[in-house]
Amino acid sequence: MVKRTSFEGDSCPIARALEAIGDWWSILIIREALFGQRRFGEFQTRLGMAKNILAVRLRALVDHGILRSAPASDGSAYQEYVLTLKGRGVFPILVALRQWSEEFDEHPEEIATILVDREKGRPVRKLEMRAEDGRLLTPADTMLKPRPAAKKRRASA
Amino acid sequence: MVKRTSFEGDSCPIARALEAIGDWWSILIIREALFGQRRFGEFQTRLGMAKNILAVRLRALVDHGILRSAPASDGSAYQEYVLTLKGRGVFPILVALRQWSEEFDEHPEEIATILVDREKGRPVRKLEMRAEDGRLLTPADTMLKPRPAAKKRRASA
DNA sequence: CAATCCAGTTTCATTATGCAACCATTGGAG
DNA sequence: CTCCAATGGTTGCATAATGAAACTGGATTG
Repeated sequence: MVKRTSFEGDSCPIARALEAIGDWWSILIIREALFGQRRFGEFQTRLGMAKNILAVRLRALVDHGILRSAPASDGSAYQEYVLTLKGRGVFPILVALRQWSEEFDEHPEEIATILVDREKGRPVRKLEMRAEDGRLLTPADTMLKPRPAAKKRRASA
Repeated sequence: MVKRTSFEGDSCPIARALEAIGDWWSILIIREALFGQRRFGEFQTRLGMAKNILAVRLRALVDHGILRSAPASDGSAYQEYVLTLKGRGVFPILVALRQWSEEFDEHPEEIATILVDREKGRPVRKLEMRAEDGRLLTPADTMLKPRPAAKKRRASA
C-alpha cells in the first residue's frame, strides 16, 4: 500500500503521540479547545480551515479519545466537542512548542502573545525537567532505558 | 491556490512552530539526530522512510535552521547533517510528546523505552511549569497576554 | 578499472488537502 | 404553522503531498 505511513504499532512514544496529534490541524484544534471553543463553527471560523477537513479531524480526535462530543450545553439541540482528560493533557506539548518558538523563531516580534502566570501576570519560566530527587536535568543528563517488562501480579520477592 | 495552508505569518507561536516541525517526519528526524544519527543513510534505514521525502525534509530542516549540513567528520568525502542549537532546542517538545504518550496511551505496555536520569537510572519527573518566583503552575494558573510592544532604545523614563 | 555503496533524483500511482457548492436540521420571526 | 437564515455538516472536483521503485552519478573498495 502507498498509504501515508502510520506509526500506530511503533514502540516509540513520540511516534505514537504523532500518530494521534501529529498532523497540521489537530494541535491547533486542541489549542482552540483549550481556549474554550467547543462548536464546529467556532473552530471553523477561528482556524479558517475547510469544513470537510475540520469534520475529518474532529472525528479522528474523538476516535483517539482527545475530544468527546457532548449534547449541547447552551440549551440548543446542537452538539459540541469538549476535551477529555487526555486532550487537556496536551497542554504541556503546546507550552513546549510555544517556548521553542519564543526562543528560536527568526521573527519573535511577530509573536502576538505571551504565556503568563495568572496571579502575577509575569511570564512563566521555561519548562523544567527534573530527576525524581528534584535535580534539574539537561538533555545530556538523561538517557533512554528499555522499559522493564513490568506487570507482575505480586512483588517478585 | 490550493496549496497546503502555511502558518508562516501567523502570530501564534504554536502555529509557527508547527510550520517548521509540524509534519509527520521532521520530529522523528530530529529525534534520530538527537540520538546521534547524522548521515542520510542512517536516517533512511532507521526511520524506514522513502528517500525522496527524506531528501525533501532534510532540505526543509536545513532551511529552517534546525539542521546544518557539514562536510564529513569520519574522513569520507560525504556530507552529514548535524543539529543546530535551534534543533537541539526541540528536546523539550520531544519530552512533552513522550510523557503524553506515557500518561494517556491506550497501550502503554507497547512503549519500549523510558527516559531516565542518567545518574540514578530513575525515570524523570513530568515536565514542570513554574512561575518566575518558582511556584508550580497548572494550566488554569496561566493565561495569555498580548505581547508588549517592546523594542525601545532606552528605558521609557 | 570493475563492482559496490552512498546519496540522492525521477517517475508514476495513490492519498490527502482545500475550495466551493450543496443539503439536512435547528432556531427564530412573523 | 410557515418561511428563512444559521448551523453543521457532505459531496465533487482540482491540486498538492506522499511513497515505492527504478534510475543516476560520484565515492570507495577491491
